[in-house]
Amino acid sequence: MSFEQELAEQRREKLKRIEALGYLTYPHRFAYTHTLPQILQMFSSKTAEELMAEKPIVRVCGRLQAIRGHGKAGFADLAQSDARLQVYVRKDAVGDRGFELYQLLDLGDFIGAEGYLFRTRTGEMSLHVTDFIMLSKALLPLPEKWHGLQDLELRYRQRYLDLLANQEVRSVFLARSRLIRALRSAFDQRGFVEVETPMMQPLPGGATAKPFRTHHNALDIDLFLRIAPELYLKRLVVGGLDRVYEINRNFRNEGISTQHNPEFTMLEFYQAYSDYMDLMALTEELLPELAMQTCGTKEIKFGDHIIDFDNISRYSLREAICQFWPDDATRPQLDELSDEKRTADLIKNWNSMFPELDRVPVPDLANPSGGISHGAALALLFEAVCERKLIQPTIIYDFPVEISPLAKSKANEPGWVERFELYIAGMEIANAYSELNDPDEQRRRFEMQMALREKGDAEAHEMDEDYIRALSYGMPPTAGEGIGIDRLAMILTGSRSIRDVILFPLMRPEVPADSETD
RNA sequence: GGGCACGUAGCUCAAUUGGCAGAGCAGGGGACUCUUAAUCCUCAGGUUGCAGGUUCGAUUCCUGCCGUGCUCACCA
Repeated sequence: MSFEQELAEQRREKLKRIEALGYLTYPHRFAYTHTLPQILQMFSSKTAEELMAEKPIVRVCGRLQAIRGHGKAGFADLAQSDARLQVYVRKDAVGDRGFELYQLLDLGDFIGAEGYLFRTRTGEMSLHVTDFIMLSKALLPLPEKWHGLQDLELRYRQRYLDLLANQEVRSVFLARSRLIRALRSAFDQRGFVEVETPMMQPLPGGATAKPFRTHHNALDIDLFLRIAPELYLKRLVVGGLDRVYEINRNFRNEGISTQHNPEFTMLEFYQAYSDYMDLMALTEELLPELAMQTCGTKEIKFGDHIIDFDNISRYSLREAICQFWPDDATRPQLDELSDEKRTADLIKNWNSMFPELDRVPVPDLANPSGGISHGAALALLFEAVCERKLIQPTIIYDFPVEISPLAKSKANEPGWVERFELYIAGMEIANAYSELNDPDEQRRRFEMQMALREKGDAEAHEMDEDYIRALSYGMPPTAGEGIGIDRLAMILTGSRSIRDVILFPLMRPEVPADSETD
């Protein structure tokens, strides 16, 4: 028997002794008069004399986080919802049977206690217990009380222990909850309707990504976990829901990193009769609002940076390449980026300047239909040159059409679309565009994607006939945006890894301890 | 998937050049009726992630595997 099992056996033995004393071991409820946060709020300001005079009688409950015995008396710390109250148990106050129960308590047990509030000699408000019961026993020992739970693997696999032991982890997830509440309230106030669209889709669309595949037995069809809700939300705009939003999970069958979890939470919203400029304005309005409601400030500390959510700059993608180009001698002029030859030279230039980085692919001018397109190459060059430098909130607008199959072209520049992305802390946080609502143009864009797919791009967008049919009934001019909630939560909580803002990040399954290895 | 680290008691961490695997917390027993990382005495707790190899001897060196982290690639 392992030591851990031994400890559990000892505690089961205690449960039997508790039962023998006539207590229930797993009672069904406890009628408390106050939560611990309420106790602290209501009585913390009272002096020892005031408490002595009033002797307020309360019933409270929580988990034991410290026990300090003193012979025929003892102290214990009761914890509930980030609040802590010391309880004082004396044999002469709880009786022989009650004190025997006290001596059978372990760290981690839940108890319910009745008594009166007083201040100890050191001034700490405490509960002088007159009666108490066991509510539930911890058979396994909790993490160390002083250092908490450090082991990252255990913290992710057994998040409940992480939440118990590490107060700052609780506060991260409370902040995430405030963020989502602030988002809902922001969109509700602006007249948006919250909807839910399929997570299981026969055709994965709305993004370029590799999907998870699953199977429905009764229909005997393969389905895909959605990579984005986009095409369904726009069908709803066709259906007359002018302002819709959805906060839900997307699934992408790709790598895992500090910025990527296979399932992640996305807000997508669509606003009819608007274009991407309207959404830039809305985004700039939204960000400080979210920061205030989540953190109480618009200036957020992230690593070595203070990120100012009130101050959002804008560059076009081409401007950004010129602006952030690292070398004055070779810095491109804006109009040069429209020239394919000049772009190809620039990329070669970049690759030779930073040989330690991965090469940005160079478009093949002699064979324009093979290899990477001018637009896709420019987008990659932008990422290489600019992305990690975009620490302060920055909107990057106007993207190449080749990588934007669902966005509306710019009126005077058909090779470019009305699309923007929001970057904070070097991460892409949001992606938005004026939605392409011309069904014939949408078909041509899908056909362009099919051509890419035939050239081996597994992530190129699939042809979606039903979506084209929906557009054919008419969709108003509409702008839509997706915001990565996990990454926004990272920034607002100062978390360096996405796993620190996802309660149960995906891990390899544990190998059972008793399994034979072969 | 590539590269680099890490894995020792339930938890947090030690262990000299390769020489008997230790401490604190938690746990058992005992003392203690105002402590708060309570204190004091005492006891128990380990196939050092797994499997091999080198060696008189491996927590330590080597190989493979498993797991985790960071990073690169892919991506939001």
